Amino acid sequence: MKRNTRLSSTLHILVHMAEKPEHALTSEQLATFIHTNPVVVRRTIAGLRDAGIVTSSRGHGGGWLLGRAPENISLAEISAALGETLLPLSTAPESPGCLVEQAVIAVLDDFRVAAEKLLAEKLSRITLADLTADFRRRYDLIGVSSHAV
Amino acid sequence: MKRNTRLSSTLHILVHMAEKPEHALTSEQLATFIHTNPVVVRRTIAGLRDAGIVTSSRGHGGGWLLGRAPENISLAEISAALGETLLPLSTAPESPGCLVEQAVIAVLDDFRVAAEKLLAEKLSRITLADLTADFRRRYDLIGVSSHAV
DNA sequence: CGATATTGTAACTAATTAAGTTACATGAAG
DNA sequence: CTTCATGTAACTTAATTAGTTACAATATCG
Repeated sequence: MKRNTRLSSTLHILVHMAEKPEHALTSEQLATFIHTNPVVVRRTIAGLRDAGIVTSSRGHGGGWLLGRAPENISLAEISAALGETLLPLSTAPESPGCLVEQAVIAVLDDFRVAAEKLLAEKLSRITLADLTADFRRRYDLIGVSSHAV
Repeated sequence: MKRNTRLSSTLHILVHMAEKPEHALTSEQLATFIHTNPVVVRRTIAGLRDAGIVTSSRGHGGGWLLGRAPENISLAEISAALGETLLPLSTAPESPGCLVEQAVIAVLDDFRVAAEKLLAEKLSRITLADLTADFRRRYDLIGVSSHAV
């Protein structure tokens, strides 16, 4: 089954941005982090700009900046801004009038709605700041072990 | 975004099978319920046979039967037997050595594992019997309203 | 035994989607 | 006014899944 890499790629980009809060990063630079094309980056994070999670500016010296402090950016918002559900479970009718299908859809739809709420709650408790903290912990560890050798 | 219809289609098929516990239904018959091809049906529910949720027999009078009572078949088992995750969230490394990516993956992977467990728990509380009960409720309602008119 | 009905599965084709690419208009800075 | 950047449309490519065809294996019935 194909897995969705967009959330993971976007978080990767955002942590890099959080690590360089002073200057805008270009789509070109962001693209190299996730080994892709600048246009793909712009397209992917366009929704984040609309949600105020990042800002973009054109022209010389332009690029992308976080729209607010990493502490105030939750993974739930990021995921929502990407415009994709985490649970791509279809509950759309395909045999209108079939009571069996109606029963299946009713039960499955209840599950889907409740599950999406649960997932959003879990993600809302993780912020971009948690990710950068985790990164710095790893970074410092490498430094220490390098000194030790 | 493309949504996965396999769980919904499979449940549709299984409820029909639960409603006719006395005789085997052929792939051909099952295929008509979900407007597809018998081979697609066989391929889709092959995993359910391996999991003991259904049984199949060849030859004249052959076809598919539930492997046990609907009360003892949970949606968690069915979903697992389909061999697809409900949360197609990639946490696979794409930039080996990048500490930012490692931090992102660590956090996201924890989330994924915990979320999958939560979803499985929710699904394990719903059985095929719940679905057939819901179907019969709808069926009886239609009957009543028909008589009323 | 031979005819018929059914699953199991491999191999191929078609349809759909997401990713990647090209091209260029728009706008900002020096 | 040149350069650098985003915004976005349009197109191409790649990957995945669904659908189809074909046929071997197997079971039943007469």
